[in-house]
Formats: sequence, C-alpha cells, structure tokens
Amino acid sequence: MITVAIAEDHQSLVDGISLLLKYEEDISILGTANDGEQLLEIVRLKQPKVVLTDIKMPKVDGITATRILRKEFPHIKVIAFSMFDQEEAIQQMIAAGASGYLLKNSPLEEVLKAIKTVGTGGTYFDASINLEDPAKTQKSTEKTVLSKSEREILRLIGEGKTTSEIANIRFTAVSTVEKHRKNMIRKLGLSGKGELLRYALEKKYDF
Amino acid sequence: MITVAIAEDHQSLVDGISLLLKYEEDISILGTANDGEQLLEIVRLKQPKVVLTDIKMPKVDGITATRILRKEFPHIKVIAFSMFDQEEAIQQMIAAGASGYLLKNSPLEEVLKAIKTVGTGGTYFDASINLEDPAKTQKSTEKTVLSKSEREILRLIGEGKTTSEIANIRFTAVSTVEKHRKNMIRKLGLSGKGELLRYALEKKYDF
DNA sequence: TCAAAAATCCCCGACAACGGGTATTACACA
DNA sequence: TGTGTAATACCCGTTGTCGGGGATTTTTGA
Repeated sequence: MITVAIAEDHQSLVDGISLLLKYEEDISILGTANDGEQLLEIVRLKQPKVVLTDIKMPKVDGITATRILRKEFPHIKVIAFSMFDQEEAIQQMIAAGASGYLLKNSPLEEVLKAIKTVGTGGTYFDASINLEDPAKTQKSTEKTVLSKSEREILRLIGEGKTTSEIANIRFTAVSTVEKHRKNMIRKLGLSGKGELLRYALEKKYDF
Repeated sequence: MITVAIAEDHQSLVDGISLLLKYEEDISILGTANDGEQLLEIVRLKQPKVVLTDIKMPKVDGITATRILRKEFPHIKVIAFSMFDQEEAIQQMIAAGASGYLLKNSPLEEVLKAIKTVGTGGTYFDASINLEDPAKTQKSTEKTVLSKSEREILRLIGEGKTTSEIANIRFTAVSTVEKHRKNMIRKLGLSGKGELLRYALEKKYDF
C-alpha cells in the first residue's frame, strides 16, 4: 500500500487527482492541502510514503516544504507537480530532495505512474524535461562562493533597488556596488543586462 | 442531456473533470481541447450545449474564443474557468458573453453544479467573486488590459530576452518592441529600469 | 461603414547596467 | 611573514532601457 499526501493550491485539481486515485487498490490518500503550511501539518501527523506537491503555493512554497520534509523524514519521497519546465525550478527541487517531477499539462495517468514508481523506490521525471546542462549545475555549486557583501547586495537587487539606491543604503560608493555586481556576474557565469536581477528574483526563496 | 466541450491547457485538469463527468448520467463530453484553436474546431464540428473554457490558453485565449463562439452560435453557453479572480478578466468574459465563471481553487463539485445550472438556462458565478464597484470596474477594464502583442512581449521579457532579441523573434523593428514596452510601463503604472522585467517575472506564474 | 484600438516604425536625450581594466586598504590563515 | 581574498573606489567605453515625443498602417468592434 502506498500512502499519499497531496498539496496543490487549486482545489479542482486536487479533487481530480483524488477521484483518480480513489479507485486504485494499492494507493491511499492520507490528506490534501492547499498550501505549504497545511502540507507540513498533514505530513507530520500522518507521515505518508509519498508527497505530491505543487511548487508555487501560498505561505510555504513547494521547494521549501520539500527541503523541510526531507530533513525531518528522509524516508518520505516527494514528487513535484508544476506548470513549468523551468530548469532552475527543477534543479532546485532535485537539490531539495525530490524523487520525481511532473508537468500539469501531462495526462492525469502520469500522476498515477509517478506515484507507483516513486512509491516503490524509483524516480519519475516527465519525459519532456531535459536535465543535466553542466553550466547550470556548476552555477548552483558556485553560488555559495558569494561573499557577505555580495549576498547583501544581491538581496537588495532582488528587492528592486538600483545600484545608486544600494550605495546609499550601504554608505558606500556607487562604484563599489557596481564592482560587486560585476564580480557576481563573473562568479555566477551570467551575462546580459537584466540577468542579475533575474537571478536575484528567482533565487530569492533561498535565504 | 447536456453536451459539453472543455478547453484547458493543463491536461491533468481536463482529465480530472472528464473523470468526474463520466459518471454523470445527464452530461456528455463531446470533446476536449488544450488551446483555443482546438476548442473552436470542436465546437464548430460538434456544437455542444455548454463550453467550459480556461481564460489563459495558447494560440487563442478564452475571452477571444468566447466572443467568436457566441457570435457564431448564440445558443451555446460558455462557462469561464480561471485561476485568478481579477475583475478585468471577469468583466471581459461577461462582455464576451459568458454565462458563468469558476475559479480553479474551488472544489470540482462546483464545476458539476455550474454545468448543470448553465446547461438548463441559468447562470453560475463563483461565490468568492465580488463584482460591484462599477467605477473601479470601468476604470480597470479600460486601463489595465494588455493587448495581444504586449502580452507576448511581456512573456518574452519574462523569459530573459532583450528588446533586440524579441525584435528578431517577432520579425519586427526594435523600435516597435520598445514602443510596446513603454506602453506597458505606462499602462501598468511602473517606473524604473528593471521594473518591467520584475513585473514579467512575478506575473509569469500567475496566469 | 466608420471610428477606435492596436500594431508598426522613427527620432532624441538621459542614464543605469555591464565588460574590462587598475589600485588601495584590511584582515584571515597557513 | 607572506599570500590570498574581500572590500573599497575609480576609469573608459558600449549597449539596453526608459521617458517623451510624432507618424502611419492594419485590425477590429460597434
């Protein structure tokens, strides 16, 4: 018997999945949640074997929830369920300890397959996902190399501050902040005008 | 017997709804689509009594599809099915001729109720929708709505493309893309260098 | 059919962001 | 004690973005 908990902010989709799984003999749904907080509660109470979770959710996002759950209950397997096949999200989800990744525009049958595969110790990644890409992986390992000032500036960039605003906040010269920007761009292997803001916004859940 | 066509770009959700409706005696699904073009095809071929459609879809969006269908087949009832309860979208959908409006974070049972109510000549609007405040509604409908090209460009901005790259992709002049950018900034009340990218990244997950 | 909205193109100036350098001070740690 | 890294600050030049205009064509809605 595979016990499952589902977290997904669209109740209609939760209902659809529940309906499908209800007729499966070897699968039992222990609970459903509409946000990350509810998911953590349910898992702590009932400890399912498999967790199926959306990435974008209110209160606590799927990546953070996965990281917390995998730390508390290493035996619990997590399958991510997302609308997007963005590499960053997938990469982060894998880093957080997910055993599978599904896309919402795949058939519902995929969900069933994924739960069964992951529930019996395997991994399941949607066919339309292409992983590896050494540049990205390298990027994520190098991100820890950022220094204290650099991290602070990156955070401020993520909050929408411009270079001159950051300089005022930190009581340093504009040229210093720009230097830090450039160093970060070099360290992270980025290029182009908006890339650092992009990076800051996408990684801002990481602190 | 109520005949139905469903359009929704997330196949998993289509499957869930289909699964639910399959066990209903008086409802029959004539076809499902993953984008607006497919929906138009199906409706023209099979002419269902009720159409359940997502608003955000590839190729042809739900609002446009509704407008076209209501013009060609005035007897066909349309129910909108959306993730967001933004007044502009609801207002536009009603203006296009929709008889109902559902939110994806409502239970699946609501879908059933809505189809039955609309299929028998009624209207069904989600309880958590509040449409009063005519002044505000009027204001937002004529102000905040982005056009087709603008939305496409916003999407590309969200994918990290620069203005010149977008111009190449769309086979238009750089100046045109810049004009669209500026119009969007004005429409959305933004200001500053990175704000549009910021907006694009934040709204990217919301449709 | 006809006006409104959208889409296309161009101009200018201002300035922030980036790429590529150089240089000084300070502090850690081996 | 020296080497390394971080943090500070400045230079030049290029490109992208934004604010503010104007103008034409095409599409669409009423």
